[in-house]
Amino acid sequence: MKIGHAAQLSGLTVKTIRYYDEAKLISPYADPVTGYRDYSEADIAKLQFIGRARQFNFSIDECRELLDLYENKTRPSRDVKQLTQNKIAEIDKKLAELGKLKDQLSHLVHECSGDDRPDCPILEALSDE
Amino acid sequence: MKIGHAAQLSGLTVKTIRYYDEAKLISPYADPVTGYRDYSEADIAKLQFIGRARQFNFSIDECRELLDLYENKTRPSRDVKQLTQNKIAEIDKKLAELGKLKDQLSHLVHECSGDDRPDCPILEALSDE
DNA sequence: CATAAACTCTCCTGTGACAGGAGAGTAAAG
DNA sequence: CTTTACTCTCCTGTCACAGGAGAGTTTATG
Repeated sequence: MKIGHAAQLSGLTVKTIRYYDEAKLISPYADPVTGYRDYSEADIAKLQFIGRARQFNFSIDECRELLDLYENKTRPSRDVKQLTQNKIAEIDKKLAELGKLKDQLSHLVHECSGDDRPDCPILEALSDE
Repeated sequence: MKIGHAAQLSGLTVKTIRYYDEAKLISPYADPVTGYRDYSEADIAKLQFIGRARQFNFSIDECRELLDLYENKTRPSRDVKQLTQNKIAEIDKKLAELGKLKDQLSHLVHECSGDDRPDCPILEALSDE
């Protein structure tokens, strides 16, 4: 099937699918005359797989790894688990940083009158610290 | 003072400071002969100000706004507060998304044996859903 | 069956906030 | 005076695409 149909079925955009081709994640058969890409059912499944992995914050490189594991029926689940745990650790780090950031900003906002007067502890904090 | 010194005092890199010049955040006097940038004490203060604002996840455009407010002694603190509250709302959204993501991944990791066997609920989740 | 609409292709540019490096000129130290 | 350290601009790369130009292809309609 052609790329537009593949896009509908996978929930990705045509642009994104072409990008995945260029990135060598999923390179379908291309008609030698027209250059039109032709996606199989199996390709659609892989596109959906990648779409979900991307929603889970896996990078393109990590998707490539996952796809390898996905296609290799004998791989140990240990590898997939490791990849996922690394990702969770990354998320934890971001959560901690964002949380701290929010606390600091919230603290400042509470101290700022937010009216017509120019006195503002937020700018003071950015200046002094 | 020259850019290397400004970098040391502000805690930013030379590259970053040149970028801020190009982005018209802080454009110092430039020697017409050598082209060397010359930073004043006030410029250093502004660089530090921006450095902190960046740590607080303010974008370059928002830094520009904050810098305007910072230099305008008569601006109402309401404006600064609004800007900061918008940023907090953004952070909240990201926190929620990341938290949900983590929960889903953690759930999958717990169900994955992580051994030599190929059965893996993580890949199954990415395939089926 | 001719034309119009819809789809596809590649190639180029832009995004945000810089980092890295080339090549050339300038300043400070020995 | 030479070496070293700094500075400059300009170009490329990062990540994961989006947007658009211009050209070719397929499908639908009159």
